[in-house]
Amino acid sequence: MVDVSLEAKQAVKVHKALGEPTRYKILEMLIKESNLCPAELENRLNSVALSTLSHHLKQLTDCGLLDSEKKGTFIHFSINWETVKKYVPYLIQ
Amino acid sequence: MVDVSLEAKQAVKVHKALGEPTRYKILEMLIKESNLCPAELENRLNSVALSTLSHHLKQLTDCGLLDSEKKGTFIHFSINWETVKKYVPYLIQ
DNA sequence: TCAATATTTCTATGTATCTAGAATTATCGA
DNA sequence: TCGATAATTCTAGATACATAGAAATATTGA
Repeated sequence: MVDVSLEAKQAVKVHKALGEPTRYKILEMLIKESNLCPAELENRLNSVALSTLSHHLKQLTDCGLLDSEKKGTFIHFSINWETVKKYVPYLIQ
Repeated sequence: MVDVSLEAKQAVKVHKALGEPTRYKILEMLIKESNLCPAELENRLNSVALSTLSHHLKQLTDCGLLDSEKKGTFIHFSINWETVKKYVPYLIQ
């Protein structure tokens, strides 16, 4: 396995996260409308189980593209604009 | 499977290509130095077989990140700056 | 305390992907 | 034409990943 710098590791992680249609769509949706919760995303994304969605949200959060905040039993997901601005600027212009 | 727009399909393809350490490194190398051939890349990337490299170069080319040009038995790979500028601008600034 | 709701984690399974050796194709120079 | 070199394609195996159902966790309100 080829070794890359620490900074490149983050970049590869971001690209891997977005190299999957469902996760890419989630990012698009949250750019348009902030603070959606998993159940609401499940509602809008047809035919994706909640457990699958949770797995995708974890990856998007782990690579720094999303933030989340607990509101009671709900969790609101939102865009980390700094990361998006750096790695996916074409989506917000 | 979630469906995305035609433009998003290209973006997902680019991200998937770069979501792998070896391919990411190849792009970095070609940004620094243009017109490298597979054998030369194999030389610089330790422990990657030529057949594997060829497979990676195909993906990077298919998504539009790389161009290639035959020079006799050699093939020179180079950056498609338009695609890189759009999808990976942080690498060239 | 307990039921209900929201979400995550666990587990298993099918599919995709990375990998490299072997075979194939293509081009050049002798 | 033939051997040598460069690169790709074929093939197979091992690993990673997406997926969803079931179980577990957490919070709220009654």
